[in-house]
Amino acid sequence: MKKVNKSRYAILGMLFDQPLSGYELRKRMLSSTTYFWNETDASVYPMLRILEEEGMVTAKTEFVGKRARKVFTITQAGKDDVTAWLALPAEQEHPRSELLLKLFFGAFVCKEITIKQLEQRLQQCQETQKTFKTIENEIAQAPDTHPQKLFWELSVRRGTIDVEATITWLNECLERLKRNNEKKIQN
Amino acid sequence: MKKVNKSRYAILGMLFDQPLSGYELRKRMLSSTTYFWNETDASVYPMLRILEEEGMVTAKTEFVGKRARKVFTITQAGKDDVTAWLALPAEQEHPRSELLLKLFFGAFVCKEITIKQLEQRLQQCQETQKTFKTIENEIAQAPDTHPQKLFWELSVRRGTIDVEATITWLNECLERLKRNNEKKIQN
DNA sequence: GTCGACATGTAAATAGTTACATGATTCT
DNA sequence: AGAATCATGTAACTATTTACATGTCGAC
Repeated sequence: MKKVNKSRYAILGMLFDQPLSGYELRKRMLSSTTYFWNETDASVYPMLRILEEEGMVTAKTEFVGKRARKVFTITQAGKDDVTAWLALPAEQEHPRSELLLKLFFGAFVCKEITIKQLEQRLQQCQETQKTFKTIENEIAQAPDTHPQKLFWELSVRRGTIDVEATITWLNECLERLKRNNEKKIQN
Repeated sequence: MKKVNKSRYAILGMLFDQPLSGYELRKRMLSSTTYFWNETDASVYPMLRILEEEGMVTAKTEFVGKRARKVFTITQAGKDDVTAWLALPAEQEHPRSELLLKLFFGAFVCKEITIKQLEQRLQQCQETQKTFKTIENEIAQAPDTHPQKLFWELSVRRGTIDVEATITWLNECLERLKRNNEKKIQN
């Protein structure tokens, strides 16, 4: 079974309720969906061109002085395309986790190494937690009538819950590792 | 900055304490690390060959009747290679989540569609939860002296905690969506 | 005048997946 | 006899990332 290219839907979704340039689109993703979806320059610009050729978006070049920006507007065909995809059941993903793999092989190195890995991640998580709080506050400022507000809230909520669970787990790991006195496997 | 190929370390790690054939190696991954790490045939066999050429593993063909299996044993260089990698700080990952993206765009479709997505995921999570319980029981049977036992426990624990947090979040989402009566954005 | 943000793209490489291809052995 | 599992691999494709390349505009 062929995999569908999901970048197209991420882009069409961002354009659904407002026309954007490639640059703006990336900036928005960076400030809203980064934690669960991201595109790079090298994926956004070529995909916008493809979508234009397919008639999913229309392009219009605007000028601010000499600086040109190509603003993309979604078409009805484009809207139909995303909404059809939104109804398709989301694939269950098992993304690779480098940290888990390293922990899984923890018996092959001295435990200080693994402890350090976990402590570093703990710190990162605490940072992320702050970020999510900031984002939550920003969303709270949007008027309750904004049709997307609820969905933004639920999306960040996922991040908050996830990071909390991760912190719980990390602390449990650290406690058990520090308690444990086993030697590492000979190498 | 060039990204390192992590498949090699996953494979070297699996070979660390016992020689395995490519087939066995994949089977082990499938039954132990699937939820956070997986390799396919098309990545395992070529990588084993590369590792052999690099002197990280040695190969020996064994026969069971006419059926040949190539068993790979890790070398000292191979062990040094993995252990060095294990000490490198694990990259923070923001894996793409199709479900999150679909939820984020939830305002563009009628809410029944999003509710269905979440309910499907809830069911999958409940299945996964059972699987983790089974795995936990299996690990519990290993002798406490087994040097890897603690790390196996901590790894599944991550899965358990994660799936519980996800279920909490999904229920919260479903409750709020069902309560909410907003109309979707015109399309 | 130079730094950072605005703005758009291409080229090359790498990683990862799917489909293909083959054949042996064991179990029912 | 046929299915499932054992066993190893390649070819083709698709996706994704990194690095490159270029130029504008506003603020300090």
